[in-house]
Amino acid sequence: MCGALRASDAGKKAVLMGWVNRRRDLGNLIFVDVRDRSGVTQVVISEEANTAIHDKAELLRNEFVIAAVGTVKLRDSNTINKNIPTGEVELVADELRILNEAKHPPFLPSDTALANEEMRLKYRYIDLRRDAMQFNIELRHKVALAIRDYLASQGFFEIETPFMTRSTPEGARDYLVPSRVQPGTFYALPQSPQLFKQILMISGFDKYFQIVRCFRDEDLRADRQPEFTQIDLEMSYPQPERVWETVEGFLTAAFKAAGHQINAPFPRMDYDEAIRLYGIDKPDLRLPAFAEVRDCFAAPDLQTLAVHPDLPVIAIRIPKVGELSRKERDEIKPMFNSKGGARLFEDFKRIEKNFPEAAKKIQEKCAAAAEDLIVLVSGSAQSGTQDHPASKRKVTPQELAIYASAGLLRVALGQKYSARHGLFLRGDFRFLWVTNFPMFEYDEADKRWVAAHHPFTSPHDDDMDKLESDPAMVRALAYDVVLNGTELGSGSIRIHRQDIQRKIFHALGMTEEEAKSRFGFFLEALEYGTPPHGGIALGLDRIVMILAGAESLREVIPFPKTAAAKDLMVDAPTPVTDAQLRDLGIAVAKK
RNA sequence: GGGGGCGUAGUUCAGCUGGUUAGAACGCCUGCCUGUCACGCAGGAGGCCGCGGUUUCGAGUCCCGUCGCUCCCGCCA
Repeated sequence: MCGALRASDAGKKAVLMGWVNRRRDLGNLIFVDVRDRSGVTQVVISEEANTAIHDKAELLRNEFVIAAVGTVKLRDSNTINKNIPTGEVELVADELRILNEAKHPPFLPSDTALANEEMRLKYRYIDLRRDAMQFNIELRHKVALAIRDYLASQGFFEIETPFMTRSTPEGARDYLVPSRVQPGTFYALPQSPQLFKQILMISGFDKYFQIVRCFRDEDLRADRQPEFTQIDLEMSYPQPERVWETVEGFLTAAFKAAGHQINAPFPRMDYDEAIRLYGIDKPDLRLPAFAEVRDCFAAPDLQTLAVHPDLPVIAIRIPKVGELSRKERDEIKPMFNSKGGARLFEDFKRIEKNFPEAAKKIQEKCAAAAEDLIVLVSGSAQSGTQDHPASKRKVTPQELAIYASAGLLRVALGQKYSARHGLFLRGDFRFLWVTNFPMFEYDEADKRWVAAHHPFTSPHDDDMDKLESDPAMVRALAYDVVLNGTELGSGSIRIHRQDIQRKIFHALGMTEEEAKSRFGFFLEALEYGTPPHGGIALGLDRIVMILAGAESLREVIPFPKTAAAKDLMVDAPTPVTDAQLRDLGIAVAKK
């Protein structure tokens, strides 16, 4: 391998096969860097030693595939290259074969400036030759392998489930696959193997896992691809803690495989607390939490500021930002996405000037240093009281809107000033379990309750009686595992009793008939002796992305899709022939 | 569905207030060069300024539309 030779190999015969990474032609002396996935080694060809090989070496161009046979030679001390692992040796070629020529690639794997996304995706095979991509794909392999090993060692079976399955209108949009044999009917690609893994529990495979592709036809983001890979697992008879231990175990193994030590168990936090402290259900613990500073103001101050006296006033603190110019301060306002009438005070200097006492108390409450940035988010005086169905919750919908607005701004500011506070430096992995999610969320558009996690999640034992009387107050036995502000995975203890499952469907506004037609097979399965069970699924791509220090999932997926869900290399999706459509009994509507 | 950014040589980019022949670096081609390693030196080729329209004496530059890439909001049980 091109990256394997070391000083101890000096004198040995060796064959190097790989790509021409770079050629340095000094006339009668030619150096060729040969590259494969393991690294790069310098091959030397001199006119003096072998004219025929030298002539051939003059023909070499970037990305030619070659084989070089020769002797490993220790380099003279003044020609050692300390920048590469093989820098102490070189291969003196006595045979050189061009295995394949290459057209001039649109960009070179050895280029220092990265080509744009379109180029990289269209010529993905060239992009993947780059060191960074080779590293990421290898990392992904090691992480997946460590997880498999760990779960197998804990008695889990990896069991496959169908890709061609049944469409369910709940949740994300399905990718559909038309049936030829049953014209007019469709399979759906799974959004997750949720029901299959639950049925595996009913089938007696009490510890299941799968590293499995899932499909969701929704709009993309940097951390969302239409097909992605989940580490999916399910177990029978678990307390949530058993699931958490299992996840902590395989994540510890995965991070170790990537060269990082992490500490388990992870801290835990109630959903309500996460919202109150961070304004989001996936808090990034690397940045300071909010401070509630309403009590720092005197009542008349709040009135002067047109701040709602009964809603939270939140101080966001970002450390070590330093003095902001007028221009920089003006950049903060557009970053604020106000929900439910939330208001932003981005100029803390003005608070200091007009309300010096309050400002002082706020700084104390935030434990703010002089260099820290503080902005305030509050409700506006106009925010009226609402008769929202969830208004009895610990965090009311009005409060939630303010917390959420502040939460998004906190993350945005943290990113904008990351170079200044330095808290996002690699290697700081702050895991967290978020628990006790509300069971239902109110869909304002449809005026109905929808499952916050999914409709097979078990309600909290203590809240069973509120399922019908007060759905807003029902907590779910659901949990998310969060890392540095990214939701890595989500799971729950499931419903194993058919009567409760029926109640949930009822609370979701589903009639008996609807439930039966959508999930009849599952309701029936529940009746044949279902053990209590629960599980979780984690995004493998996201884990590897964080470990790779990448900004986008595309960096850790060999063949990803664009933001418009296209594959630029194979040019998919495409129209199909009329004959294919006829076979399937499908007509495409003309626009 | 909505909002922001980008689109100029093979690639990455610069191109000011609209002005005459559109630049740089890397890559590519030719020649020279025996210790380079982002080799060096000399020379050269290479442009539908994404596409279509508009304003103007004149458009890479202004305006409208459109396409592509990207980030965010909505959406993602």
